[in-house]
Amino acid sequence: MTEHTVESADDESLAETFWAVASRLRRQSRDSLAPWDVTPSQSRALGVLARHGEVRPGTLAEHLRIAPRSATEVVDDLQMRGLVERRPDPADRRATLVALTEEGDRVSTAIRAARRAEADRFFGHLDDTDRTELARILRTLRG
Amino acid sequence: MTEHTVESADDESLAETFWAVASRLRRQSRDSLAPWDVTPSQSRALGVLARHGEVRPGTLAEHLRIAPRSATEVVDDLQMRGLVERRPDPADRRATLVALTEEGDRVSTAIRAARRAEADRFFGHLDDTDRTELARILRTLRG
DNA sequence: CCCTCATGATGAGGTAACCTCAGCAATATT
DNA sequence: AATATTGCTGAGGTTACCTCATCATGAGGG
Repeated sequence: MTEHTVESADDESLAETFWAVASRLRRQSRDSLAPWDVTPSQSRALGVLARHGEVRPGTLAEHLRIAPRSATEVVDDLQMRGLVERRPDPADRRATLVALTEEGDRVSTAIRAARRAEADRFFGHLDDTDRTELARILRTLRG
Repeated sequence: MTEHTVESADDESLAETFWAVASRLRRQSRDSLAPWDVTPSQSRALGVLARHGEVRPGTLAEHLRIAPRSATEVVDDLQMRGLVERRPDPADRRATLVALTEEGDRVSTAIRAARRAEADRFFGHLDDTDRTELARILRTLRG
């Protein structure tokens, strides 16, 4: 009946634990991006461009699941850092194509490697069985 | 040697899946708070106040793991909504104590229930074994 | 061919949730 | 008493989003 939960029992369930893990992972992610002075959202965009080649801002937005207007912004930032360039879409004069520059390609490759290393470090605390289990369970939840 | 990964393999590993789940959970969380017109960060603060009773802004900040200045802000918002009140700390005239109002208490209780229901709905897709496994694995990762 | 409607990108302006740095008051230390 | 520390808040900044309005272009109908 003790109503007040004690400090260490801030654990209000799965959700709480989940968020605790998320914040640890986010922090580590951020740190591992630091060397390139690239924000997480920029790094996500770089990832899409590396995977899909040149795309229109709108398509980029879809992949990132953000509003088209927001993609414009990310592209602006990446362009200012010289990591992507815009060029007209020959197939539609309204549209623009966004592509990695050489520098952007180098950086995105480096980041990809760093992210992988970081994930290995993070999930490396688990043995193989647990990692597989976790992956399976998360996929069920992903919907 | 095929360098380009295909669409469905956007799955870059555990980390990606984890974030996909996180964003789903976050969205659902947000929706479940909508009826009270309270933001997630406000709801977290209400939670701390419900669990710990009146606390100073600084203490609140510690519990929320944010900068003290940011706690001031959350308290401002909650106060404007009439959910908390500030009163002088009798033990230290520099300090302020933040406490739930009656309304704040009602709302925080209601939110707690809604959050629980929402979590049940979310993690309810798993059977008992998986839920236990997930909890255990997440605790190892929490650090 | 022109007219309307849809689409692609962007300007303007807004929000949430943080942050740091400065400054003021009150307490604690020496 | 002088100094350092602590507690809070003003001012101003950042990230990562959002919506709404605007403008050019493209596509389909009559």
